[in-house]
Amino acid sequence: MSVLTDPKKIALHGGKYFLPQLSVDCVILGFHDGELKVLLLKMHHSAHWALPGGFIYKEETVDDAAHRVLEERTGLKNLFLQQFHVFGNPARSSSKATVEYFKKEGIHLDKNSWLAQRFVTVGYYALVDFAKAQPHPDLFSDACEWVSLREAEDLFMDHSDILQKALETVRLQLNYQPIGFNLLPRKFTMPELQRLYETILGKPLDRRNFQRRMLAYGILKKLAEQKKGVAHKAPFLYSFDTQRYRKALAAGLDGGW
Amino acid sequence: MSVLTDPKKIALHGGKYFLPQLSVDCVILGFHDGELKVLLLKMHHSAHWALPGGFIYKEETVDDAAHRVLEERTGLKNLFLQQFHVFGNPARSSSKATVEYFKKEGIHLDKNSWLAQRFVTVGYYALVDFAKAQPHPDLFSDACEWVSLREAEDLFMDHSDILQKALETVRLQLNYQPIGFNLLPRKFTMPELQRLYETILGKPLDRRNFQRRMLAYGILKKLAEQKKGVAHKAPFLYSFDTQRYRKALAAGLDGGW
DNA sequence: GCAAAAGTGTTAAGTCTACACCCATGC
DNA sequence: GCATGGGTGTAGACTTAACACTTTTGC
Repeated sequence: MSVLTDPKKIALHGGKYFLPQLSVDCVILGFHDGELKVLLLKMHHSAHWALPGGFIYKEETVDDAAHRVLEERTGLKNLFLQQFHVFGNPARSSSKATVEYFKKEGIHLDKNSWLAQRFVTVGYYALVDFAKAQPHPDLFSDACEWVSLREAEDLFMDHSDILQKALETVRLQLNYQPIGFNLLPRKFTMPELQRLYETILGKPLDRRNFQRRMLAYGILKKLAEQKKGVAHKAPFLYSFDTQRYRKALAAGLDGGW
Repeated sequence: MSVLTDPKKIALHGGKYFLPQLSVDCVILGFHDGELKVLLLKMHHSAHWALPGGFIYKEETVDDAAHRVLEERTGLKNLFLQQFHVFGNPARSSSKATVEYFKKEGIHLDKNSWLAQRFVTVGYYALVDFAKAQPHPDLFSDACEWVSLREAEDLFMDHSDILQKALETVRLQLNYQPIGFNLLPRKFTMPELQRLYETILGKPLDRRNFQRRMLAYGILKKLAEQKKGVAHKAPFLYSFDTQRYRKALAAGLDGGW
């Protein structure tokens, strides 16, 4: 598949390559400095941050399009990436705003242009290892950066709603599926994992009960190593067993009854 | 909004009215005779059953389109209807098959027709009161009927996948949200509710524990009445408190941590 | 009166919560 | 040696699961 790399070509001729009026937007979450961060783009000529998004090639799977966006923005592939909601209100995009935006880019868009139409977007969320991601802006943005959730307000278009819905979904998911591990490096300590959970859930958890619960999932491997160069008692390192993890993800489906 | 009622007009000129390459499909579930049933359409000129679906008007919300489909097929509105997945594989629809289908309808579709394109579909599921629904076929089907899940095999296109995914979602949802009530009439007995849960989950439940659990949700009202004209001991009737029910749906979001 | 279905309560097992003590490290 | 953070264990509260007896009704 030939990837379009010229903004002008995309704006004027994207209609030839992409599915019309459908896009994907990705809420890419990372964890750093005890905070949840979301990867956002600083759009050209705009004070707003936006979620990384993209269009779907005519012969491409919608999921593949989301994976492509994720890879283009972070360099990461084959990650935990999940669709969570479709945003299908015609008022979410504005033809006028789009035309104006491209005018500032020096591109004249006709109001009948493929880009000036209403877009329905499929929201995806990804949980990624902050340290491994290498943020790259796209063709319509000046910067691609991790923004802490507290500061991620007043986003472009309805992206704040999309972000909120993603967070809601992640918190819910956390209740019955051990998805949190995706946010940590390969080796991590139990306290690190706990910080992460506390951050996502927004409340403190009991150290000992937390540990028991995590180990009960049966997907952690305690390594012989301990964290080095750290003040106080050195915590053990854990990694997680991808094999078992996949099973747990699938089995997560039946809890409760 | 003017609704299109002529199949030929839809086929040939639908492109003027609908969002391109995007559709909704509804998995409408009902409960009758101790069985889960799904509302399906018997397509013209086809041995396959299909899920009720439809297109989205250019100025219509995707959710509204799904509600419209639900209402058109069942006469019911304002029901529990939820999007659960986007099916976005380009191979899910076949241009050739579409052209052939319409040929049998006596309509010549160009392979460039809006209908002969790849479609991405948003899957919705609804849980409805079997007795209240009045099935109406659409313009492209001979019949609209409740089909028991056991018999709902080998559906049109990828509709079997969509149905499977819906069932998976419902079973999962049942774990943390009391959604089952939507399938029963306004007044129902505890044993009826239990049959329903057993059917959805595919396994027997303990009568006494089940009752406790349901009452613990705090959304049932025990009525003074008892079921009449029934063999053996008459069970009490219950109805559910829509007010509290909505709260419980919202609160369901935080279970676990 | 008997079979079938429904109402209700109790006990034991298991899980979760809260909490305390000991250990290792850096200063 | 003391402050800080991490490792581990346990008793009590609570929840869930298993189970039995009684009541009502139609035949």
